[in-house]
Amino acid sequence: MSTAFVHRNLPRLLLQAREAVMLHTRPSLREHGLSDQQWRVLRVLGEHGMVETGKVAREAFILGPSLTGVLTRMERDGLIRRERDDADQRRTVVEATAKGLELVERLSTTIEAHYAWMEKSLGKQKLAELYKLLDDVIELEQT
Amino acid sequence: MSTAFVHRNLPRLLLQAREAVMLHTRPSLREHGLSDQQWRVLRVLGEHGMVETGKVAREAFILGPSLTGVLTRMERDGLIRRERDDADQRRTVVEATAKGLELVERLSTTIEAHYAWMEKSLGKQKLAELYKLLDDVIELEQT
DNA sequence: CCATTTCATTTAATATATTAAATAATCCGC
DNA sequence: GCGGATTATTTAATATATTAAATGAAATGG
Repeated sequence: MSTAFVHRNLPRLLLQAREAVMLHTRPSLREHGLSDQQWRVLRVLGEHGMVETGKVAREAFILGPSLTGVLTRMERDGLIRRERDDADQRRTVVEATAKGLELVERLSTTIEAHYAWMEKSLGKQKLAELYKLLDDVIELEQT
Repeated sequence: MSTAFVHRNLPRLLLQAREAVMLHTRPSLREHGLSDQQWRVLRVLGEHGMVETGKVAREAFILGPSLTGVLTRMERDGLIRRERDDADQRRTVVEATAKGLELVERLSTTIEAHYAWMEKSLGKQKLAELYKLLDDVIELEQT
């Protein structure tokens, strides 16, 4: 007789793991007055320069209607600039301001340090396995 | 020369995996008019019967102030009952109504089926490894 | 006992999430 | 070119998240 497999509320476990990881980086974000979402947006802009909001939404994992507000507040706080795309007037494109880019620079260092710490304490091996398994789950469910 | 280890934005990956998993179960919740949070609360009540809200908050991974509103709406919708704890008037205790418990029953079946499907398509082995790695990450970060 | 501290929850203010509907610009076939 | 279909984003309404502060009830030390 094989022992029953005890499943573990996977969504909750994933949420909990995410919170655990952010436990270390979040204070740094808050110190600079950034929400989680604002940081995700800034990171995308740091990687891609000027981007259409659709792409920002996809890469930062934020739904359109939420992004509208996030960008409004980031513009208010001088972190980004927003304008209509001349080639396609339906689209809005955004880019980080100097102030925004500076934050990306500074915080990236902190984040990198945290990854280095995780690699060291958890082990590169395990971290790589985790990435792989998460990829598998994501791919599986989207079938 | 060892290849540089490419890290992968772990918080985002965890978020994405969570969304992927919920992609299948969420429609069932919505069919019955439940939000993710309401379902988490119901599940806790299904397991424990009458519980203090503090415990609900911890187990359902919802912050106190959010829970207040969630419970208010669940009470409005006839899913739960709420009252002060006689032994300690600071505490509030909640329990599911018959209607709430019925939903737990019905949806548990759906959720179970999804786990069975995941076990089968991903493999028990990998699923167990994933649980283990997530536990490791959670424990690690909370040091 | 009383004052102080601690604890459990709620209120308040702002930000974000979710879903549907509206708007507005492009595309596409005819 | 025109009209319907498609696409990108925003608005609207409600729900939830986040942080700080308030409330109100126990515990605790003197």
